[in-house]
Amino acid sequence: MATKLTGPVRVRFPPSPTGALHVGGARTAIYNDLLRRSLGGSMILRIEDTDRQRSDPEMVAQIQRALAWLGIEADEGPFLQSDRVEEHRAAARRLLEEGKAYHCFRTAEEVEEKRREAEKRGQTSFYRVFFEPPTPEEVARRLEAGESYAVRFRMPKGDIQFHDLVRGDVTFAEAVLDDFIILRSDGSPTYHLSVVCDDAHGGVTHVIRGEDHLSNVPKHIGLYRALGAEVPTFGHLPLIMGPDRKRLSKRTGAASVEEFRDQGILPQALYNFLALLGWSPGDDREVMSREEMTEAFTVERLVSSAAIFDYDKLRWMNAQYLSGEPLEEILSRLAPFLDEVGLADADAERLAAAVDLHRTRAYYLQELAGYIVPYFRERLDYDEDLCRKFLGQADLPAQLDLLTERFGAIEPFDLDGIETAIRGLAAEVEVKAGVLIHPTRMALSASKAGPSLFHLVEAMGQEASVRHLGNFTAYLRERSGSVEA
RNA sequence: GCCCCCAUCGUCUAGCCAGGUUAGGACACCAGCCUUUCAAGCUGGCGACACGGGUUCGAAUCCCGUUGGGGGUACCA
Repeated sequence: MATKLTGPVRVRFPPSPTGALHVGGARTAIYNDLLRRSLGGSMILRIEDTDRQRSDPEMVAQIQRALAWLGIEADEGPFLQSDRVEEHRAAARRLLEEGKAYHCFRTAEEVEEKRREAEKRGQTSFYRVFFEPPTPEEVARRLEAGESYAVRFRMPKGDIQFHDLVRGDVTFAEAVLDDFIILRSDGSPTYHLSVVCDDAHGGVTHVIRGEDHLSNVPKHIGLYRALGAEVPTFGHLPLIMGPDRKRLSKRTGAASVEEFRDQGILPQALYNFLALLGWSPGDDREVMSREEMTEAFTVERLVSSAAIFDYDKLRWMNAQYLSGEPLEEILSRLAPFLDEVGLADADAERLAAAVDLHRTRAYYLQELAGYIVPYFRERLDYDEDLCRKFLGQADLPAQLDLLTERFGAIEPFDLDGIETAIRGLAAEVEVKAGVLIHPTRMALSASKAGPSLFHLVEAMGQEASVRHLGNFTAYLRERSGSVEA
């Protein structure tokens, strides 16, 4: 089905640099990205740093890194909202001159008090019901006296109605609309003025953002009109909830992109998962490449109800990518995790073989790195509880001696040779193959679970296999001796 | 309080706009198959239209209400 929207579009992603990139923000960026890619057009990255106290310049780089990691590149920016405050002030001045805004000499405390009173009486508080705008004479007089003032926007008469891309028609009755501050008494522009100015200035055609902005739309539309700018098309995405059904936050679990990255989630998996949290292609596809998602993306398939973040499904999605992506891709994503466990310069060939063997068994890169460790460690530590069963088999050390010997003699050291050695020895000493297979797995990986043993031995290589097997046999002799004594 | 938004399995969702389906898929869970172990994979199972009124031959689908959830209500963004 063809979308009703036509490109090219101009979208934007405006994070505030007050913290790491949140997955909710990331999802908003993803839908903007998908919209831009599917319809053609461009995306602007704008850093919303109007709130100087809470803004941290460090965060800008961090947010950019997180976006780049996800594979989202803006066509323009990052622009800093604070770079254009002079333009924002000029806009406020213009509105003042045109009578579309007025000087407000009331203090915040005064207004607040009036509000509380009204609330106590069970009434809705409205600035413009309680206070009259000052007359020109009053303005002149108080300005003369050097009184400070804020600039308040005069909300135009009439209901505000608009068509939201994900919610359909939304109406705010005139009676519910109030005048609001656009320039603080310290001369700084408020968020509402700034976004509208910047979006208009940037020629933004589609504003896709979180539902927390839905009730700001009347203010923004009022401003666009007063400024003589074209009103963009809006789309408000439902928020992402945590398992507690409250807005997702770090309190209830990982909530920032970098946390997932550090846990070993692949960017492809997070992008795919987030895209599906509030959108579906309309058929049964779930694991989709960015190209497939771009191709299938339409705003009418955006879901309008809030979704709970499902960590389990993300984990599954990651496992899908872990086993499905090209090995080279996995290897390069795994590198930092190998670094962490001290395997920064492991032999590339053996590493690739080991990773390929374990990738279908891991949910996270971190976990995968853990599986690789035994391949490159000189000696392994064996857990006595896990080895209990083997410690009780008196014949085992002698059998493993024989196996170690045969492993050393296999030429070439390949799957066939390995299997023949194990099965052959088992037949000779008259035990089932499993009797040798399980302790050998323990010997090589210090774990009772893992890939098919023959493959494990092959990937481990002759030298390391013989070494681990020898060490393990010695361990068995030592422990069973001490247990008996 | 007031305003706006939302409501299908435990979770993500398809189906709704253009009423008629055994209400479909995925995650999770359970069972079986496969198997040298663990995963993966395959097969099957469990499991939902929030409630109440309408409209209609017929309602998950359309309308109204209730309940529940979310967001907003700033000289925060």
